[in-house]
Amino acid sequence: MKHLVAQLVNDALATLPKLARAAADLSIESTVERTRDASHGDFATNIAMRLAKPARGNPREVAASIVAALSDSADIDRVEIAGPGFINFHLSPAAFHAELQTILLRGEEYGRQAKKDRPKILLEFVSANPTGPLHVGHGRHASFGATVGNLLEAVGYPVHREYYVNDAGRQMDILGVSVWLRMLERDSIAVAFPEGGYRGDYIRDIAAAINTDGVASVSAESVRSGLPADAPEGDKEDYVDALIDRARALLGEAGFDHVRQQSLESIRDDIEEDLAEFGVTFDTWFSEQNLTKANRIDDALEVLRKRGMLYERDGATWFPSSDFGDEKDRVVIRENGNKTYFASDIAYHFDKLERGFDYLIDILGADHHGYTARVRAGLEAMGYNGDDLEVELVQFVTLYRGGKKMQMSTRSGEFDTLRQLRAEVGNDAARFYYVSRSNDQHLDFDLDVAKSQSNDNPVYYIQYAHARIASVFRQLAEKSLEWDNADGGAQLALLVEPQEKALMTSLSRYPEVIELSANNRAPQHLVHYLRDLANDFHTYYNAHAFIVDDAALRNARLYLISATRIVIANGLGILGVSAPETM
RNA sequence: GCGCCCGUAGCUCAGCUGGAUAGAGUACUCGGCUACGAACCGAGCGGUCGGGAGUUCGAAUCUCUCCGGGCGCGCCA
Repeated sequence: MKHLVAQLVNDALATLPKLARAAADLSIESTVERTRDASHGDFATNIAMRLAKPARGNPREVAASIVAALSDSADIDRVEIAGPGFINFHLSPAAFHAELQTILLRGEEYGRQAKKDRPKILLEFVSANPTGPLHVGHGRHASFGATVGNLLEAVGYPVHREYYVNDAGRQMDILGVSVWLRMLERDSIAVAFPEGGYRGDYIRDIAAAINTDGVASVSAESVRSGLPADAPEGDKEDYVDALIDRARALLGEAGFDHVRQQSLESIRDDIEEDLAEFGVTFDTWFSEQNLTKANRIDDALEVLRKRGMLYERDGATWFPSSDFGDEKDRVVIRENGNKTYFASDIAYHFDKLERGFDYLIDILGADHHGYTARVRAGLEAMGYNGDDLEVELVQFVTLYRGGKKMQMSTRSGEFDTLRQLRAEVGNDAARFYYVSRSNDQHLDFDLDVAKSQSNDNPVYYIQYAHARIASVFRQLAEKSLEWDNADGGAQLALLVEPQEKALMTSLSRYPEVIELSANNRAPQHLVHYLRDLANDFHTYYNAHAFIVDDAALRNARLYLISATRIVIANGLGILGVSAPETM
């Protein structure tokens, strides 16, 4: 509907060479916006004020010349110049009726744009370390990422969702050793559990379920002898490392790997199931281990080396990221020969582009903000465009229970899981609440409030509107009446009440809201829109009966609320929230 | 010290590329079911948009500066 107005303005400008020149590098569509106040019409453009200076005119005169050049349209009732030079457009009822018909015609597809071939987007999100169950912070990443993916698809982009499984490195050894110690504990071999180990109860569950074939039995003495002290007397990292060495020595590399991989798979499966139950799925689970096995890190480093982008210093290999805007250079291969996490990161992003994706979006925790510049530097040094990587940071979630802030540390085992949260507040409320705030805003999640006031949650308000509409149609059937859809579509001129006009206006905004939310990676716009739309519907519901004796009016009103049902269902679908028929 | 994010009503937050009298929810005060679902609707109360300066027709929005809060600055992952 918006570009209907933009098109008219564009056509008018085409007949005014002087203004057209001044507007050459201006997107007309971007000057057209919905009015906040109905007395200003339906749409307004500030183009006259923006052209006044380059065209050396005064805004109101520029506006007058544009208005004079506008061609007549059945969609426009009235155009006026207001304030400092706004051009206000009052659309005709017919324009809104046509939009309603489009909604009914397109149904689930309403608000979705035609599929584009490019750019192919790789959307990476959650990517929590597979060392424990997801906690409430990950829930925000999951909801935000899934919704952004849905939005991007709705505006036509091909989207590939990926979870990067950080299943390599020392943290996997710590996981393996934590499980091993719990296994020994079951065999009554008590070893002081490391401060630096994973302490959660889930480790015991994994230990209890593990397949012990090929895992050597060991004596208590052989495990305990000669271990250094753990913190606080000793160093907790030294103690964990000693335990890892001991596990390797006693179980053999294959035996330890057996424990480690089973632990990893158990946790990874749990995460996948948890997310699937939350309505969040991925196209690929990309394993860091495979990155190493396929020599992708070496491949990436080789590209850098060939381009002269590596140098040696202090026995380590460095990447001059400061040449690309990073604050300092970064090590990629340590003095001990091990590759750094940064090396695998640039290799991973290199691999994404090599797989044929045009545009990469990473959704990361706020603590990763320093990381963007380095990875971009890596991509540029390899000859790619750093701007093809977009990083969206999600601020932290602070969980409150009983008015107290909860600590969320995986290693300490004191955390609240996404599973617990979902069980307490429900998937719909959780999905909705997580994206109702801007991602760069800290989120306070008070579990007690979410539980006790769940009926006051806006998500129910919106779902209720949907269920109410479904209920109206059930009532219609009970009264042995039928909705004549075609007649309703032909009788839309009967919808003259202010609540009907307001509802039609809100409905027609939907495609614009989807586009805005997608372009800004801002699901909260959709959330607020749906809340407003539901309010328009509830107001209408309270003001007028739909099932009236006058068949023509009844058909028209049912047509309008059918359109409302479609838009609410489509919007909730993008948020990953159900649209119930009854509540 | 440097960098990123944030500061809007008592509380939790919207405010789209700068636009017209700054908006919701919640709390509080009133009013509305013999009506298709009251998990609802309507009205009221409530704001120096953290402070200051600048840019311009016009600033919550952009720039600078100060104050306050969060996070990050490893040959950790």
